[in-house]
Amino acid sequence: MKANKAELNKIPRSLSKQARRKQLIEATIQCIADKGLSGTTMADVTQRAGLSLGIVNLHFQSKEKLLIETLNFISDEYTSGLNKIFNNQRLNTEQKILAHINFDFSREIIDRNKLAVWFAFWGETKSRPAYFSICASYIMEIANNLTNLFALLKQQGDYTEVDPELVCTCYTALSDGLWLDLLITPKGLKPAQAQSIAMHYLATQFPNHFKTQTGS
Amino acid sequence: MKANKAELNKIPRSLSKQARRKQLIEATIQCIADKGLSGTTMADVTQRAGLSLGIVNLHFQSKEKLLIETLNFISDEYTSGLNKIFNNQRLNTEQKILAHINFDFSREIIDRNKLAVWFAFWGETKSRPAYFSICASYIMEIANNLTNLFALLKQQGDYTEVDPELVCTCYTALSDGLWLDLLITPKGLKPAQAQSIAMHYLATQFPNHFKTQTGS
DNA sequence: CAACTGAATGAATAACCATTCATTTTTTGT
DNA sequence: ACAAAAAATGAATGGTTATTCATTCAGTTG
Repeated sequence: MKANKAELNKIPRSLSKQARRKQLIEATIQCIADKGLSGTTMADVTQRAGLSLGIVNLHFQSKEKLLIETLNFISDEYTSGLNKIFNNQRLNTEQKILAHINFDFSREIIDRNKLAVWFAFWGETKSRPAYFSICASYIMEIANNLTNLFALLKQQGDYTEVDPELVCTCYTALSDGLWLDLLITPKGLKPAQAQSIAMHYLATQFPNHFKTQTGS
Repeated sequence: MKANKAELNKIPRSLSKQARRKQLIEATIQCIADKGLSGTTMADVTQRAGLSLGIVNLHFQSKEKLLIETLNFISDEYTSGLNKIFNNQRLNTEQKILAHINFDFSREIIDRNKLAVWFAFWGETKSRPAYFSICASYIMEIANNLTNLFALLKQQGDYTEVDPELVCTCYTALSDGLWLDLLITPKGLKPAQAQSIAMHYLATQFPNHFKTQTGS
């Protein structure tokens, strides 16, 4: 017990370090949502976190690294949620696709603060290779998994006309576009409506498995 | 002839002012595409335009106003292109919808520099009311026109199951999402592919009018 | 051509902001 | 309880950048 106390004691320290980093990343998300990527300063972030000005450089070395970790944070959150679904042995193909859509429009994902962060980074992707490579890798991973699911459903449901890759690209684009609607909402689109629009598309491809809800 | 010379001479001066403004806006588009919204400085913009540092404040008063005029410029270009189609008496409903899609994925619109500008502003929309109100107004205008076209085609083609408003929202979101793909392209999506994906969706709604291309 | 007008210039200014680091506070180990 | 280590602080620094404005330049008029 005493022998490895030094080791054990390192755990709370490193946990606390992780917690501090997360706290700062969450403050960054709030700031980006409130003031935009170009408008968030170190002073904003640290004030919002209730900490002192120097703390970001202590934990992240630089503002740029904080921003990169913020992008990593939201994309990890998203991909790990989806991977849990893909790897869930208890769900069949149809259920996995349904769970995927539910997740895409779940409260934790389409929180407007986080949507603002997604679009803030996407808007800078062309000019920042570091942002691009993070985006490229999660996009590829998700597309592969989702295409596989559509291919399986095609096989299982005898949908000879369906092109799984096309459906994957189309669904993904649709989902991204609906996220934009949810962020900007001049028409006041609601999450549940967005989700039913995504379902409406899948129903056109797999009519025996998915049904568009009746009524508006 | 001599009487209105003073008036006539004012035209080239004011034209030249317009031209200078356009020149600066175009330089701004390039800069945003190259360095991002947060990375573009007055020095960048004026250098790119081949003019002197003070020129932006002379013509636009401030950087913020230059950015707003840049957003106005690309959204005017987009909406005026679409309005030409909507108001073209020689096209029937089906042809107008086709022309709309062609326009959405035409060279002048899906130029990657301009896509970068769209997404740069969308990313800041939540925190900047000035950007938001510009986006909201063109979104509403286009949605109204497009919904009307879909409603007409529903009527003319006896598509009893089609919900024009839903199809409009879905098509618009899909188109925005495909723009994102074209901007980020880890998979190297090509404009023609993006367009045929948009067609593929419309074919599900109006199968007698639009056909998905065969082959990959 | 000389006087006038307005556009354009860019050095100087002033504001802003990321980063540093000497100092203080808190935690840990004995 | 005490020393040593780690974490946190925030005033000071230095680099960057929007904006200003006295001056230059180009075009027009009488």
